[in-house]
Amino acid sequence: MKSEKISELTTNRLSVYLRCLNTLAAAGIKTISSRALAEQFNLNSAQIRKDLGYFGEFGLRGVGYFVEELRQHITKILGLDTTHRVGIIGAGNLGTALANYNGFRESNFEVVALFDNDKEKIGRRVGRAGIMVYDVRKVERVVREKGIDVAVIAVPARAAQKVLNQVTAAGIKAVLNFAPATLRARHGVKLKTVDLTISLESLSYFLARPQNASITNPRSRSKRAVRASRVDERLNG
Amino acid sequence: MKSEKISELTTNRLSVYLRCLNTLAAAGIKTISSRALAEQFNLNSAQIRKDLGYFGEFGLRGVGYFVEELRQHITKILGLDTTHRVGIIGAGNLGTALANYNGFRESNFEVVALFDNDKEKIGRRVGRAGIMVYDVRKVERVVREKGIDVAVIAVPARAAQKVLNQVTAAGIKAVLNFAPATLRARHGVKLKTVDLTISLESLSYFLARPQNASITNPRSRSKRAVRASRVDERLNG
DNA sequence: CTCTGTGAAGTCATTCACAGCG
DNA sequence: CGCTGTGAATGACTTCACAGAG
Repeated sequence: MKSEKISELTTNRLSVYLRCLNTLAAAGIKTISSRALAEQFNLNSAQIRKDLGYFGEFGLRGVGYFVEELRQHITKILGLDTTHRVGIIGAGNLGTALANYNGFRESNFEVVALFDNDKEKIGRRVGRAGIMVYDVRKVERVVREKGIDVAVIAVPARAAQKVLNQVTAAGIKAVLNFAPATLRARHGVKLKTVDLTISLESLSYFLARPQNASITNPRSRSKRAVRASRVDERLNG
Repeated sequence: MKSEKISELTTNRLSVYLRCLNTLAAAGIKTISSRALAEQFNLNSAQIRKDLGYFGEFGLRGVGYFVEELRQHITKILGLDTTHRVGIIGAGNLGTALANYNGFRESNFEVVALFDNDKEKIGRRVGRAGIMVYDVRKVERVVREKGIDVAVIAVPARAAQKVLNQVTAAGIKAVLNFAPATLRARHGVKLKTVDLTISLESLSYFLARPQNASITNPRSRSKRAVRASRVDERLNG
């Protein structure tokens, strides 16, 4: 453990490792080497060892890592041992789809409120879980009352910056934004944007250039066995 | 124009520039300098000049770039001057939310089919646009008949790899995956994964470490005016 | 004088390669 | 032996800094 600054690329990969370890644990596998783990998502084994090395020495030389133990370590590192409470702003298609999304649960996130500015929607309950839709102007109070610590922005781009300001004013420190807009968060607030427009346009770029089979440089296909096209561009999710 | 390999980071930024140029054009602004553009998303102006430099010389020294002209260039570079036809596999919450999503339209993408394996859903029409839900086993035929060139995977993680195999077998070369799974695409197929789990867990990591106000190194806050927390981690969307 | 285009420098990330533990 | 942990080497991306066009 050497208290360096950790890159987000590293934390993203930790998520991936954790997911894999959960599967391995469920399959009853007890230990795994960095090499074997790396092969799961064609990644360099040194990368995995380095990533883990930022947080401690979890492995046993000659053996590898104990699956269950490492699983618990990463869970703790990622702060997934405590539940996070999520408020979704925007009760449109996307907002309600997210409210119904099971993936939240599996990472110990719980959606506890929706917000909207549409009078028709306010006061209703939505989705399987019957999550209440609140007036967006009441964010501050609901955040306090429900202990919300993560906001999800699912409103049109033009409203997104205003919503971000509102939720940060309410004390939220972590925001996942789906609006295709470049937002500015004040210092101390973690903003992650999932921008479908960018993703799509990047696919379009690729389609416009069939010759570039893989965008990244082709010369680096060295002696090593031909990799499947580089897994998920780089886990930027 | 020097036919180098272009990083995906560059193409992602081109999307962002384009979005901004569209706004500027709509506002009747005629020219913009790399500096002014850079300030919109606190980014270094040299970055923008470099990004554009890969594709040609679009600027005029002493002036900057002509908004309308640059807009058209980038549109062309990203292949957004031709319409792409999208098939969404998985007609659940997310799939139908995406089918209703307007953002596709704005980037010249058109959702023309949904696919599912649930007999209840197959044959129905979904959402405002009334998009037909087909049997997923008929992907190959529908792809051909409707000229689909982009697939969106919106199925549970355990089914995702199989679906990816099906759509690539049908000749699709560009896939946007929403399943939280590490997929392997065969060479020549561009796969982009939008992984909510990773995004959420990365927020969780941040929340677990309030001291790390911004994860990335704090020392580099140089003489330059304090930036708002680095815009959107790095446009990985 | 302003602003582009671009080599050169700097910073950050990944991979190599190996000492050394179990 | 095999496999971790980690400096050193490589590679990728960003920023600097400036020559030169307009």
